[in-house]
Amino acid sequence: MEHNTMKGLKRTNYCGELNMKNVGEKVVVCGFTQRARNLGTLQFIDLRDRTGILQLAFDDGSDRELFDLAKTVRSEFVIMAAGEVRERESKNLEIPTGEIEVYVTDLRILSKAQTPPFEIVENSTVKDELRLKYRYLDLRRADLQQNIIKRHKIVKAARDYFDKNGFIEIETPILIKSTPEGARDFLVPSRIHDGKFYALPQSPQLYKQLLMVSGFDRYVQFARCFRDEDLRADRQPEFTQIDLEMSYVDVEDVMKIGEGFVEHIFRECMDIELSLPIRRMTYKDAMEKYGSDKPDVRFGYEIEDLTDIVKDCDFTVFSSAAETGSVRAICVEGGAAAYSRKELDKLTEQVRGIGGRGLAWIKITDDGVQSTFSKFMKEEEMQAIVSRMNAKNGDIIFVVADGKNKIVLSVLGMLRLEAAKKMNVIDPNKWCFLWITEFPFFEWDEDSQTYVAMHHPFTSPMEEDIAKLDTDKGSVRAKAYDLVLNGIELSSGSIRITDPVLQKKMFSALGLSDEESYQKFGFLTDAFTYGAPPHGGMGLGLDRIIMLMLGAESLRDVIAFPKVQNMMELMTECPSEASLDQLAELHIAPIAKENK
RNA sequence: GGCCCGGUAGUUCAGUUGGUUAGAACGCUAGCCUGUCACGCUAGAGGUCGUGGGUUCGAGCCCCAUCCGGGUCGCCA
Repeated sequence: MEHNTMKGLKRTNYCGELNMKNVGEKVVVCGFTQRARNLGTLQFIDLRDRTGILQLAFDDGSDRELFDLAKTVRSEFVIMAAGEVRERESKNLEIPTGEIEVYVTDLRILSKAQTPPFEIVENSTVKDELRLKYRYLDLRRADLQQNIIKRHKIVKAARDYFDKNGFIEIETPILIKSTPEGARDFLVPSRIHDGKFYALPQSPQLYKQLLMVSGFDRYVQFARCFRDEDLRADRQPEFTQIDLEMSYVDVEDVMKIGEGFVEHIFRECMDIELSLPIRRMTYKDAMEKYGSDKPDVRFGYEIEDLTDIVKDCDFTVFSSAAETGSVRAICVEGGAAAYSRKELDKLTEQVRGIGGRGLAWIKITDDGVQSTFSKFMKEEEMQAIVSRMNAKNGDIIFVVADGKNKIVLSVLGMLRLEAAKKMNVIDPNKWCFLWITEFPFFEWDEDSQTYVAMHHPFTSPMEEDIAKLDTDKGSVRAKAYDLVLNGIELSSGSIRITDPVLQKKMFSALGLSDEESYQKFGFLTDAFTYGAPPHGGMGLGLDRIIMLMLGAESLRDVIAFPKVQNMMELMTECPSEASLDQLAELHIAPIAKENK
């Protein structure tokens, strides 16, 4: 009998689907060897496929040759076994197939395996570096494999949702024109056109707007997007965005589709009913209460303004900050007054790290009120702060002062998150969705001393603010909305400009000359002169949604072949060098290393 | 580009003020074992302590440089 081919056998069942109902059936199963246990005259092999683990049993009573063959099976060998399902003599109630086993009558070793560099088990503690180098082995682990399978189910549910709501899925090009606004583009050299380049899309933004001009009315795409920027745990240089656009809609309509989408996938894939509508918060409120445009509202510690209390106090750090900026605070409850000097020093260091001058605090303890600045303050001023913050015994109040509001708020936003992590008050089973609305159109840029667009230049301003485009740029709000879940931005969208006159005005407000803007975006503005339905849409970060739904800590856990921090893919060692011939064909001159 | 953390056996880690032959667990190899299921028992193999330089009588440990991985700030319209 041949022992290394599938000849004569065909799989009848996956491992995980067999149970007591199958007892007595002849089956053929296959997969990887999880573990082999040899008890002398009795052997067991745990067989693993994507559905689970199944025990194969052998004894030396009947077939000596088969029994000796089974002895040679090692971890991760690929095997196929035929036999009869029978009830176990001693059951293992820890696993779903633990009541049965397959008593093997035919065993095939389809592929031997060398000892893997790490054990293929759940909850691996192996370093990412090694896991990613042998990603194909890492992906054999049940937990990671389940993540990828659940990802498939979420994508399937998403497609169903958009189909049901009248969206047409359309693919847009991957090789496109570079418009170096925003993130850095990945460039692809052209062979045919000497010195010219394609870019990989950061998003299909312009194409989807053109599809609205073409009359498709509702478009969706599961779009691969590329940004040549540094990585984070929740940022990969290539990622998937559910990109959608709708005609004849305003802000409310797009938000409704977005809400329906998360409701649908949470119901279908998590069995969770979200309560709609999703809470809304203006950008201004988010910044002033939480110090972030993507606040995590699973906990409190909201920011309060103390400027009016301290503006005339003798502590010049506060009084001078109050002149152009503000003095604000958060109150951390639940025994945070016990923070040690060391912990507070570390926080202060973090504050300095993001541009803050320092950190003042007030501890409310059994021994009364202790503070870094009480000697400068009048008793009633301290009392006013404590009562404004609603501070109780055991609480600590963090006070931040700066001549720039932006710094005060971002520092407190950071402290809020750090304190919540430290106090362990974040409930991982809570799903706090939030729409952030009324984003400012422009952001003041300190470096260039100009206003720059906070969104792409096709975002429509709110009608009531259009008049202020020339007079008061800073207060113009955009018809833009972000969807935030537990402090992570899931999606970003807007209603677009379709009026060529207004579009021109926006370009010039951003400092783009007519020639420049026409050269870059003329194909779009031209298109709008042939009849442009009003439209808007959004892009949903698919990888991030899946990461949050699965409780994963990094995008790497929901992407089959992710990249590491320096943008390499460790398994294939990409990027790699190109040959001189390839470079010559692409009109690229090699640069000697010493000239770099 | 900045800051923080890490790199010691195949893997995860320990390693005292710098001091004999660098340890443990798991894995691996071999033998024994009839109901295991993280099987058990016995024995064994396995190390350029990320790399290069320096200090020292002596470096896994101290210093400098560098590489790799993670987190984060900048950046991500």
